[in-house]
Amino acid sequence: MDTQPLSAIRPADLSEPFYYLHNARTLLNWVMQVHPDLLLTDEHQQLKQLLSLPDEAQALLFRMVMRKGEWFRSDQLNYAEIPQPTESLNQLAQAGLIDYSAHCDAKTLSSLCRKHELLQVCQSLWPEQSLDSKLRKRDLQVLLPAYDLPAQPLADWWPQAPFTLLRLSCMPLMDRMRLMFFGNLHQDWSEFVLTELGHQRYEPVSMDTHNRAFSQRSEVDLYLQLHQLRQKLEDGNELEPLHALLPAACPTDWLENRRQKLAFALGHAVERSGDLTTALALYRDNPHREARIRYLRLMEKSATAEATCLAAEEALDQVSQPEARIRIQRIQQRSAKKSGRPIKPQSKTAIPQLELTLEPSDSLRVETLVIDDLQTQGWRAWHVENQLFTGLFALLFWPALYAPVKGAFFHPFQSGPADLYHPDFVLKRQPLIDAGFRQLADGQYRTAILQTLEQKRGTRCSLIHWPTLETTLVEQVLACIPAEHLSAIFRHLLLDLRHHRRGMPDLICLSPAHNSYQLIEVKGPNDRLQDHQRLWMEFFIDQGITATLCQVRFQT
DNA sequence: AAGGGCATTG
DNA sequence: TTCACACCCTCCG
DNA sequence: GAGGGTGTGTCTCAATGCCCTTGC
Ligand SMILES: [Mn+2]
Ligand SMILES: [Mn+2]
Repeated sequence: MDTQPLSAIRPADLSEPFYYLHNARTLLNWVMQVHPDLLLTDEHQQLKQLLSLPDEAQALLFRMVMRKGEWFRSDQLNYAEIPQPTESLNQLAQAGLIDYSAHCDAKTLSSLCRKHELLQVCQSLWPEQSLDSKLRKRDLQVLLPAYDLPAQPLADWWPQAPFTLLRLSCMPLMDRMRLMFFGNLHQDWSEFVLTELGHQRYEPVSMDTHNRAFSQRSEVDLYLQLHQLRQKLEDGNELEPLHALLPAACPTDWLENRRQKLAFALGHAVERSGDLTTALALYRDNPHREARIRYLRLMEKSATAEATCLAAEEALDQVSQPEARIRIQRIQQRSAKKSGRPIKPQSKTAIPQLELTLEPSDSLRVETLVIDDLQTQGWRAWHVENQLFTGLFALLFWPALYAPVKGAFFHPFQSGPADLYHPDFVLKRQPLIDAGFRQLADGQYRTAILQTLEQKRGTRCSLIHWPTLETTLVEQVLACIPAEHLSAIFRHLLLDLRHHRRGMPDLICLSPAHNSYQLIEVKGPNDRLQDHQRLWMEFFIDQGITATLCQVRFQT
């Protein structure tokens, strides 16, 4: 068994035939060392047993774990480094890690068999029926489950089958280990090899054993439960039983957030199915932004205007996000008007508009057409949307983003700190954040940004889309945009990274010759400014930054 | 026979 | 296997 | 104008090979 020090989670050398096994064991060992108290005795036992099997058997197991699904055919397990797969399988079965005699349902079987095999299965099940071999496999895959036969061993489906089937019974444990390692279920075992191959790069951050994604087993359980629930929701299961499966409040903020998000999604589905009462129940007391708004919208439709108006007022007392406030205020406006006591609408900041009439194009996006048009007027325009300012922000504050803050990093494949969107993100890195703004003040920010750009290009970062950040773009931007503007923009970003990283204008237009720039949001004939886009435009105008809304009409 | 879709691989 | 954005529809005053 | 739903592109690695479909 590998007993590497904790600091050495390193992908295995690819010249090693068992490289993937080494990677898998690195993951398992890390979890066993960092989370021993979150594993049941039974699970410890299972892992110990697995790790005491011969390498070939372990390797075969992980070959399957890393492949799709949990069902496998014995004839599709041929690997050069595993010369006796049958023997390995027997050892795995002995250890209870795989199930040889599991009952297989029609759907599973039909996806495991090839078309000509599927025909044979049907023939052997219903010898009297003659099936046209011109049927498409898709049709057979519908046909077989339609008979509603119970799950049964392969031998009962197809006695003459030229292979056997097996199911990984350790999959729940493997998923749990993966979850405890990554802190999520969307990253998988391939992270290791992709990193070793150089297809992806992560910023190294020093970690100690205190850094772990979960502190209690119940948290892991809750994550898994929420994940399964979301899965069922997406699969279109009956909504009623799902509602009953929603766990009560979660012990940690991030899990509670996930729970509320799911409650909202569930509520939304229920609402669309027509059950407004359940929807209201799921939205009520849900601090999730969309939930609050849906709640008020439902009130607006079903309750009195007075009650809605009051509820909206109440919500406004609790909500500070500008975007949410705007939408709540609209509801308040409408209800107030409806109840006969209209509120004077807030005066909106006027946004400079530019009307352009262009030739329509079926291959080019409207933004590109505007860029071309601006070029004839001496502007060099780039379609950057959110990526420019969030990118510059990340480049300047790179040391803060990847500071080894407690709890922010717990495995080597993170594209950003776990608390990136938490309200106290800044507080936990105050000195480094201050340092970034100091560089903006003393002029060092340009070299800092350009250096990080070259040094880190390609390194995964939650705030950076590298292809957008061409060096010439960044150089010109740094030449044209004054530091005070960048400073104001970055401070605004930091107010609410999650929400403020959205809604920035489509184009930045640079005129290096005149050291000037402007921002342009392009709107085609069928598009309008969204709330968060308007908020950014207002912000820029407040700051004295030129921002224009460009309305495009098409020549007929 | 050709090409799309996909799973697998390092 | 998301997320941000654009596009398209309906309804309303 | 506003709310709502849906579609689209995406930096979710690139190369390979199997299976299936379609067309000749
Ligand atoms: Mn845009
Ligand atoms: Mn636009």
